[in-house]
Amino acid sequence: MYSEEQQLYFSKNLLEWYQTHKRDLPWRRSKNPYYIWISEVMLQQTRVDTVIPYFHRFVDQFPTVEALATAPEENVLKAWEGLGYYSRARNLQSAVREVHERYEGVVPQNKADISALKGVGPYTSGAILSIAYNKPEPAVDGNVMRVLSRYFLIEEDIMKPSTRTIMEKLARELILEGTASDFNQALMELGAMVCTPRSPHCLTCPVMAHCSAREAGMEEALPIKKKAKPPRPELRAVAFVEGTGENAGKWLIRQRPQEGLLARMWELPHVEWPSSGWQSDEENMSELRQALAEQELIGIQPDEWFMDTEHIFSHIVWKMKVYRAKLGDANRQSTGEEWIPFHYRWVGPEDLQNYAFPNVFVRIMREWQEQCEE
DNA sequence: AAAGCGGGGTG
DNA sequence: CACCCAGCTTT
Repeated sequence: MYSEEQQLYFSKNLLEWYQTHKRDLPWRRSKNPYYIWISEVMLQQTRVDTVIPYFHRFVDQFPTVEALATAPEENVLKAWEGLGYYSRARNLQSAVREVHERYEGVVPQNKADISALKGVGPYTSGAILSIAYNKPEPAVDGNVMRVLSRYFLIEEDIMKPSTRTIMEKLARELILEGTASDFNQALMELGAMVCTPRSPHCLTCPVMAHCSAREAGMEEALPIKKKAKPPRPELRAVAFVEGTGENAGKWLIRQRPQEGLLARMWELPHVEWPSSGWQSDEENMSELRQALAEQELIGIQPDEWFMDTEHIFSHIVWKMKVYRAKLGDANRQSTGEEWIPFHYRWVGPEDLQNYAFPNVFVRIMREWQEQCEE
């Protein structure tokens, strides 16, 4: 399909370039398959600069397959706090437990076994097999598709699953005997450092001379990519509940459901708001009290607007209003209607290290602490 | 094939 | 502000 000369030039020059230009990244300092695995899962949808501190902390806390396999899940989730896509953490631990129990702690070295592990798809299996074990398997991520689509001028939509299959076949052909580990890393490194999304740095590219997109003046138009749908808006009203009496200085938090969005993470109590929109603060607070009661959180009394904030997921945008609220002894004694379900907890600032929160709630709690210091 | 699933960055 | 980065699982 593509000329053998163009392919061979690409593989040889890319490998040579990588030897002198590769970054010194923490997960490149060993070939420990377990460490490579952790890094690859963290790097899914996440940039290198973000991952580095998480990687250090994670391997420090869970240095071996056994350590991660036997750790409490909440500790793993806490170590993942802020990285996003938390099913990655739960799947990783589940898969590491399987490696611990079924494979005596040795990460499988064949495509079928490693691909059967939770959270290990075509990219991650190829990355581990090639980088850690030097197996000639392709590892096609977004960087690789961008580089290949340009160098070979491939105009298929890279969002289509069928395009990845084409890319994998091509990437497999490009691996020269015995070079899988370095070549796959070189391919991704080129995409990250030179053949970047917006304005590729062609003049420093080691394979510019035979790049088809460059020859055609197409490098900025590739890869072809269908646009994602914009996130749908959701209104959310949050109750920042400050304790009184024996709970003075503490806040009320709760754990999210076992499945779905932000599964098993902790959060401030809140309700989804009708899309018809906000009313006055007075009306909002009254509505919030009733809505929380319908969630069986009875006796909450919002009393003051605190802040507005927004949290953007890939598919939803939460537009949030946060209200201060009380649930105190006075309330309990006068009404006798207070009831807090078991998955709620009173925590102080010193307890936060024991719970994993989505970033949006970390931001709200940090804002509250800053205002307290004033 | 499409949707669900977080959190960042840049111009 | 609009725009960009994106792999695995489930439906």
